[in-house]
Amino acid sequence: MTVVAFAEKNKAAAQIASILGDGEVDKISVEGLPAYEFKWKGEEWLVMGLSGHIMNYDFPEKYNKWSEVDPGTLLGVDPEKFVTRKEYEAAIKNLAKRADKIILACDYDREGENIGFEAKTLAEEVTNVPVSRARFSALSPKEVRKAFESPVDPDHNLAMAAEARQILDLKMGAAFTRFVTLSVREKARTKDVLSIGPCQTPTCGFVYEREKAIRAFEAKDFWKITAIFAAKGGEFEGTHRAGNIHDKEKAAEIFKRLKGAKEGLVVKKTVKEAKTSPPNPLNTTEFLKRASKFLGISPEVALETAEQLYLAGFTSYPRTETNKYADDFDFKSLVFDFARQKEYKPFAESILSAPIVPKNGEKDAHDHPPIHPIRAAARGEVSSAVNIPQAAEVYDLISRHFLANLMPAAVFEKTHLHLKVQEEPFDSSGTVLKDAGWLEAYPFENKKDKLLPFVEEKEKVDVKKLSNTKSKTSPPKKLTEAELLTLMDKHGIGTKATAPTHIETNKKRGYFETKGKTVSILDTGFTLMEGLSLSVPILVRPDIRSKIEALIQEVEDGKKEFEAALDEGTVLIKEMYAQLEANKKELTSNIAGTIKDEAALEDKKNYIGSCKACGHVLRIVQTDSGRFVGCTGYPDCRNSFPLPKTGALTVLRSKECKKEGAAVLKVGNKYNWAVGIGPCFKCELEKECYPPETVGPCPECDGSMFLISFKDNRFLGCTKRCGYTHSVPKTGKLTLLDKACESCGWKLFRLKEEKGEGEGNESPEEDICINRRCTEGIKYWKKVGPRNENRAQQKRVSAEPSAGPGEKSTARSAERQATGRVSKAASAAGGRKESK
DNA sequence: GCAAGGTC
Repeated sequence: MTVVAFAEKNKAAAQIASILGDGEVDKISVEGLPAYEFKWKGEEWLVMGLSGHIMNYDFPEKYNKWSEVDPGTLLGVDPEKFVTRKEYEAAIKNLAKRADKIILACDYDREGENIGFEAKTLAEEVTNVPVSRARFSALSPKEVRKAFESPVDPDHNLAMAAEARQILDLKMGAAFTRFVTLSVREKARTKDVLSIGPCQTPTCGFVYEREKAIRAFEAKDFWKITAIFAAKGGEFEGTHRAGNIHDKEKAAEIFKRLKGAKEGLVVKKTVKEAKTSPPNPLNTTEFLKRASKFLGISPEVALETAEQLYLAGFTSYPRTETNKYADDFDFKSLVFDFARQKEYKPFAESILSAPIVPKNGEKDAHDHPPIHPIRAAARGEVSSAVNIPQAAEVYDLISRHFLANLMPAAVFEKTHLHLKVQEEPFDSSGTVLKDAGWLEAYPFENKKDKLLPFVEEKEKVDVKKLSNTKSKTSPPKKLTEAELLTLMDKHGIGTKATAPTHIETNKKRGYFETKGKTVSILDTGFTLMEGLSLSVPILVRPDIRSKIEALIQEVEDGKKEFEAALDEGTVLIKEMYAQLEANKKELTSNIAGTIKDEAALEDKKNYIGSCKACGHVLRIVQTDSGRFVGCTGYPDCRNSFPLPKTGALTVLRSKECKKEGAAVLKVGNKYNWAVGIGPCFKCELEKECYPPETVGPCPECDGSMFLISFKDNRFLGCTKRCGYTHSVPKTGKLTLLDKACESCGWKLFRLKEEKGEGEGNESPEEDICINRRCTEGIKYWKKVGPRNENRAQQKRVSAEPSAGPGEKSTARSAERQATGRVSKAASAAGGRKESK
């Protein structure tokens, strides 16, 4: 007698074999795939693992050309099922031919049943031996032996429910995705696919709804009156009982009544005990949330880690909705096991010292038990068995959560003080942990004490400080990945196993992104969701999934025929498709606009900013007839601005036009041009947009010195135009540094000499003070000598090394000559730093 | 090139 069993995956097959074969297992190869041979109860056993689904649906070949098939026709076509993993088909048939009995031993859920049926279908092509089903929800020896000792009939309805889902999901996803993608491509050039699906779309919908709430939020002012009191035992804070006061006058009135208060009275003191129960047992969503919140592990990694811990026999099956332990769950022997493990010993012993009462949730989906440890293990043992860095941490979380479920509630002592200050009521409260209970085993929850000094009833306390603080109500916060998972779970979006994948799909499509633990919508996602919620609102909401799920559930429960469910589902999808078609224009124009905007934003060289008229993107447009600034909203938006005809254009991102708030372009090396206004030197606000970089205070008046450069001459001038000027090194590149001279406070210059002949390895760069009225500056000028100075000033300088009356009078004319041009051309003259 | 669901 030979029994052949198919498990969902190789690791599960190996585990089953090692349990049933009691260690005496031969690993063999069937068509190149691993299988396990052993003897159990006098029979020959062969167990092979599949690789999840080995079959899939797709449309017949001729429907695969997007451009030739109207997407709507897909809804009337029956997809075909075909084998995706040929090697498994060969192995299944090979084993089936040797079998006297076949047992399906995939995971015990809807998809597992379906995967088993894939094997069953292929096996039945070569044999007609009986096929039965082994059901186990943990790869523990007890569960597995029980399941194989009493196999049941395969559940046809359960498998067909999954089949219906596959077909409906494909029809809808393919038709909608092609329709939206092709429609948008009529208006904007893009290679990207805009996908739609019954799970990914509502997932994005949650992020969209939150974003809408954030955008619609209007902050309101509120006031809060607080006091700092001082008692014998120390200081503490109290809040006026009115709490957040939204009326400014009212807050001011109360605050007025408190004016001059020096003393408060403790009218009443109450001390209460409060209990916090342990959290519910872990189902998948709760586990993923806690892994993210406590361990900072992403949903995908957390699920994969739990999967590996399950396969290695450390923890139970990780995909479950149930958060209630079974009535006959054997807590005692498991806790005994933990009592032998050093890290968990104290908690386990305290649990064993009294009758065990588990904390239970209310969900029993009859799928798998809550995620719990199968056996106690040390961290080192876990990390060497499971090759994922976070494995030990995740095991520890699961184990501690399990132990916490069996421990008593935590007890807090809450103290509340009711105070009066000039008849105005204040409250103050504190919390102290009296009995840690389950928190002892659960260090992830950080319940900090809020201490109050010891204060007695009727005690008088000093008022140290009173404040009336204005605050603003804060907008809703962005969703966290954990919250998103909660929403998905609550609305039945995806399975426990795929929820993380749907989040990833949306990221891949550019619909939203995650920064740290928070999720933010992107423009494409926002406009797509907006378009969909106007045309097919049901798609953006979780309703779409629940409608299909309800149909499938009826198939699973045997209340509806498979074909009937398919027909009904297809009608539903056709209705939505009609709505999509009817709203094609509204749906696609905004998305197309966003795609064009994104392309324009990417084009850093030409991107200018956003259009005040329509909100789309302004960018430089080059045509055969010239160039201008135009809007990506064209032709709906005709906003445009002229540009100078010649000269290379550079967008100055660090400069903002103070007049119109528009972008500023640099034209060649000559001048600047504010978009929408024209050349900056014609604008009276030029000085404000381009404040001169000052070197230091003017020694003659209360102005500041700044660098004025011309093509063949440069010097420092005074912002107040008092006439004082100062020479600078004649040659070399001068850069004003943010570093001040320690002696006089003027900013230092970095002087980079152009490479002179035969200067060898001498450093060409130095930081210098050039102030002639400063000891440092004097040193510099002495060193370089008069020859290095500007020609125009050389005469004066040689006669008068430090500044004097002579310099002043001559300088005035130079400055007068300069200022006329400086205001118009200084920026062009290279005297100021421009950032690119 | 489309979905969601398994798993590697």
